[in-house]
Amino acid sequence: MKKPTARSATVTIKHVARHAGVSLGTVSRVLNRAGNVDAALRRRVEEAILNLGYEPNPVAQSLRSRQSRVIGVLMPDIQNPLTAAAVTGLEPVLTRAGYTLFLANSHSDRERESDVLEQFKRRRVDGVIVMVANDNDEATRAQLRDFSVPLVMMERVIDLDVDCVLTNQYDGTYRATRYLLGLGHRRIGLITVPAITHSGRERLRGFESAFTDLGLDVPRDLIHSGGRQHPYGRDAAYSSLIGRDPATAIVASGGHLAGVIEAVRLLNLSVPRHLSLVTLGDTELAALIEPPITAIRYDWAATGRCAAELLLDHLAGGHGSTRQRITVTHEFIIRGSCAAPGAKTPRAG
Amino acid sequence: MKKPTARSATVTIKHVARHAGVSLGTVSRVLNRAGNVDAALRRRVEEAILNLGYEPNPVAQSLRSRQSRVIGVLMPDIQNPLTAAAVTGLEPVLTRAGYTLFLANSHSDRERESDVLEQFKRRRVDGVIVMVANDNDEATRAQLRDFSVPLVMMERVIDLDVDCVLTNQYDGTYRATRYLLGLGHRRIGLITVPAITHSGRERLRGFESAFTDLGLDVPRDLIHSGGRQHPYGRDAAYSSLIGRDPATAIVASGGHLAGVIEAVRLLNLSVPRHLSLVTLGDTELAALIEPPITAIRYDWAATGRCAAELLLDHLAGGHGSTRQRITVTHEFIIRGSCAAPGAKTPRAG
DNA sequence: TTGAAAGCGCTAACAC
DNA sequence: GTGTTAGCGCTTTCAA
Repeated sequence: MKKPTARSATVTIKHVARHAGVSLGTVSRVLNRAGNVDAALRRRVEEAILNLGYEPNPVAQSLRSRQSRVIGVLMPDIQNPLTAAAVTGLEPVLTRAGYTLFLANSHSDRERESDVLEQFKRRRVDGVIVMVANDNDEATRAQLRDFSVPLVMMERVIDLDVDCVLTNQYDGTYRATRYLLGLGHRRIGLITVPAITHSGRERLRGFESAFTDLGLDVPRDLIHSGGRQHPYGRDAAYSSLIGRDPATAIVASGGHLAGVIEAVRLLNLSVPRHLSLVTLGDTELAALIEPPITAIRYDWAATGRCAAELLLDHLAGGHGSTRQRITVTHEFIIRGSCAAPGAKTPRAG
Repeated sequence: MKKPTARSATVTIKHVARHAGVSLGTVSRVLNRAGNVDAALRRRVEEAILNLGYEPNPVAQSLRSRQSRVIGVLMPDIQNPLTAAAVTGLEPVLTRAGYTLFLANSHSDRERESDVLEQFKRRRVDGVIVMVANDNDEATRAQLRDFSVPLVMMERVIDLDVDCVLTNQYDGTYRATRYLLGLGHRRIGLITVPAITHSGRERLRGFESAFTDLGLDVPRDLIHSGGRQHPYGRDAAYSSLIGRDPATAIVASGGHLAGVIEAVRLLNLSVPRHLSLVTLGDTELAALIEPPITAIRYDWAATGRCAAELLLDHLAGGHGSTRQRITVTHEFIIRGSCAAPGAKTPRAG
């Protein structure tokens, strides 16, 4: 039943036409369900297609029709479990709709990012889903403004007419901080990514609001909004934990958690006795380490799915040119890493 | 300096030719560094390209030249940190060589895998890097045999004329098991993926050899070679740890580690007092959990890099039709999860 | 409805 | 060396 007359030479629409005794145009019409085709002819064509094992050549289709059925996906780092989850979320949505994915890693490098985007465009992708390295950057804005390919931004926001899918980092951070504040902590540290992305800025805002809403001073000396890497988390935690008036609690982004834990061990501190910990973004590590870490969880797969659906809508001409901005909410997972402050840390003055 | 005469309508090779006062062919030759072009003409063409901001259309190039400069990458699951690392390893190698990546997830589903592969082929990818779901499957073998696109297999092996890049799971598992045996353990459990992949089979072999090389009986009742998921790890560990003659040590694949730890906690066991643990494949979790887990580490990024280079070689006509089979070796990271057996487990008879 | 023909943007074979 | 020409495989007018 399969590959009945499988010939090794590529069979083209021409062969089908000849085989069915119709013209090229008719075959094309059958293929694209466009225009009305007589039932009898349609049957003949479909038979010929089956008999010859014909498969349309997407490259030729793309050249002629100016659309490729390819979506470009650009992420800072697929190794990050969160972005990996997002890709896993968006992939089946796009695939089911008949799209294939170009995937590239920018490694948060603007140059690379710019190159990839141009590459995508030249290759005539129908749409792009991107998480830019810096959504505050003028060059990025300029490139995206003139991009002229349907585009959905993930976890970034930019003053441009594009769709955005965001996780609610403001709410999450606010809630985590208020929780700690409610436990009696005042010296709370924040360790997060730089403020050059929506997530970075929103976490900062959420953290600060939690204090100011209560009429409290924000402990600015304990805010570390810098590197993205594991060592940064360690160093930031370390410096928050030593000195005159150390932090009794820390809110750290998921990517920094491992570093924070390292610092905690280095200082021989115990969680939650000496230090309470909440992580922004739930990970396997947070769930399984002892004690398990209380976490704000975001559903990244849903974010990816949402971005894909938005793009598909856009491609179908759905929302016209109305810009959508969707926010995915969080879940608060209380585990065992938080307690009221009080226990003196070993080395406290 | 940028985009001097940036016209919004796409500028084609024709425009360049007219602008430079040469023929299409000459422009093409300049573009492809093919054939000799007079220095003066070349300069004129290059100037025209710059002036017009011309960029070749890869779709047209692809249609005509029958090569796309796209590589298809198919993995069972990009969310798995190991495959994510592999992708991160192979990506820059391919990108630097001017290739763009199609990436797809098979979710270890044969049907999906087959579709993706055909999709890749129809889209005229120049090559494929794939980690098939089951390298023991006849349909898979048949598809790959007739595939007629340069292909490199990752972490799978198949009786076919294709390049393979493998991690040495035999050696790794052997070493882990011997280590435990050396500590005095005899009731050692193995928890791993099904034997439908190279990794699964090699681990089994390595485990068994470690026993038989010492003239010992293989504790077959403690071998769990089944599911791929976290719950499987938990259940397998649980059943190894209860009963008359429970395991005193377990060798578990990285993906199962979380499940094993869950079971250990459920049973209120302590590592390494009641149970020694080695993981096949190092993860963040293994490194940071308390106690840190002794691990066989494989460099997956290197594996990816290697696969990419192999494919590139192949595309360049490098190795001709000689099948390469490269094995990436392991590293043994001794941490704190192993001790001599002896401590009676709480519920032991 | 259907067929014929033009051409998407490019490469490669062939003349000159 | 360089220009001319014929397609790659398809979609899409335009007539019929």
